[in-house]
Amino acid sequence: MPDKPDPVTLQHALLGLLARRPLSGWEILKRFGRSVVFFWNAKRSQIYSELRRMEARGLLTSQVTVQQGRPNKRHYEITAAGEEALKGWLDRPTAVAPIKDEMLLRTFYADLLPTERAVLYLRRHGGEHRRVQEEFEGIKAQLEARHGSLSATADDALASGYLVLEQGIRYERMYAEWCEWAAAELERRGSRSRDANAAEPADFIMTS
Amino acid sequence: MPDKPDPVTLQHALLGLLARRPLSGWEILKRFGRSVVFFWNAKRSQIYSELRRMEARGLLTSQVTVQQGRPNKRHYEITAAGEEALKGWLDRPTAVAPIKDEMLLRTFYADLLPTERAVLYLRRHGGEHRRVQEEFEGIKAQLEARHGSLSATADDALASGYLVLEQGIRYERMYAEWCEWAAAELERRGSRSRDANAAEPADFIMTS
DNA sequence: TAGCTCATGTAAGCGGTTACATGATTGC
DNA sequence: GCAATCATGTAACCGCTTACATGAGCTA
Repeated sequence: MPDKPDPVTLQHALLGLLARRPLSGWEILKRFGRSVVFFWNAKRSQIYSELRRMEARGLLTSQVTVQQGRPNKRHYEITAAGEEALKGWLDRPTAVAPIKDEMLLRTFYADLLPTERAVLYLRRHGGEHRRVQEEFEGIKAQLEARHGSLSATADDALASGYLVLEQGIRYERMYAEWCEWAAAELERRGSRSRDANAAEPADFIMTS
Repeated sequence: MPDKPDPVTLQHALLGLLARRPLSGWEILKRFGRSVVFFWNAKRSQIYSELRRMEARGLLTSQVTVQQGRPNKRHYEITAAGEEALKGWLDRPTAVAPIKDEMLLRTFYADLLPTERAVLYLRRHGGEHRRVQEEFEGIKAQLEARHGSLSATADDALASGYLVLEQGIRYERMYAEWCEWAAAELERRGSRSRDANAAEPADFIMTS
């Protein structure tokens, strides 16, 4: 039994939130949607059902508050088993994640599209990344104003958040810059005619 | 009928390969594994079954070559419908993809781990990205030696490949640098005691 | 003799998305 | 009057992963 590491799922994201304090499903949803979702995407329906599954596995316990005029509220708390699962997961190295990026796939086949179109889509996409970058920078500025900068704060959870936020900013900047660069490169090459008597095009194969 | 855009799947990656020339399943597998897989990850079993599904949908046709001493080979060719599907997909803007990154999730909860451990894992992860970056740079150098640089080549398919490869290099560099930066930041903060009488930690919430 | 290349498949299961379902309260 | 907030679920579907299955020929 070479104990297989549990696959990463939403589970650990939720355990992490509940490790800080007990929360209701609804509160989890709100916090998730304002922080975790930026680097670990998940939908409402999945979060609710994952919480139930985790309770069934003994990672969480829940109790219901009866309310009138609105649905009952379910409060979740992490168990000892849940904390152990979380720490066990945290305290292991992370493999580099395989990439799945639609924009790169499209760009790889950009030669099948008229140059102007490919350039248009690259610029548009770059613009979106630029906007996200600026949004993240705005959030960073707000957080710094309210809670102090990374080097100033004594709050370790806040500091972790800053680290991740910084990655977001760098990622979006890198992506926006690449889009602009690639669009310019394509433009510079121009709409060269698909030369019928050109040499057999080399297959783009990265490793021999 | 607000014609829903087909979800992006492996399909388009395969159509793109077959748009350049007819290939057998095995050849697709090889080429895929040496180019596309770096930005659109997929497994062998999925590729084989996706090819059959696409044939059933009329995007491809196939014919079998009988071989002795080894299994028969199946040759695929893109159909007119397949080419239309590919061009239709290519000629639409791409939405920014939601992110799902285990390393960021772990870093977000890094405060639940002793500082030295978090630093260790960040450095290790950064090293892996650095290695991938260097691998990509090596591939770029080889390609340039064999086929000419991006600005020198007349081969548009090769040029598209260079664009994507460049993104890979920038991505890996950005990631490696961020890991090193984050590790240094955590180290600089030091292993401060989890201060029991510290103020209630601020929830890290990015948007108000 | 061990491992790589060639060459294809099937089946179970799971993580995740989309859509369906309900409905009072509060604020503009 | 309209939208957002509060507050939970279920069900169908599907893309993808993992594991199972086979087997000859070639090279170190």
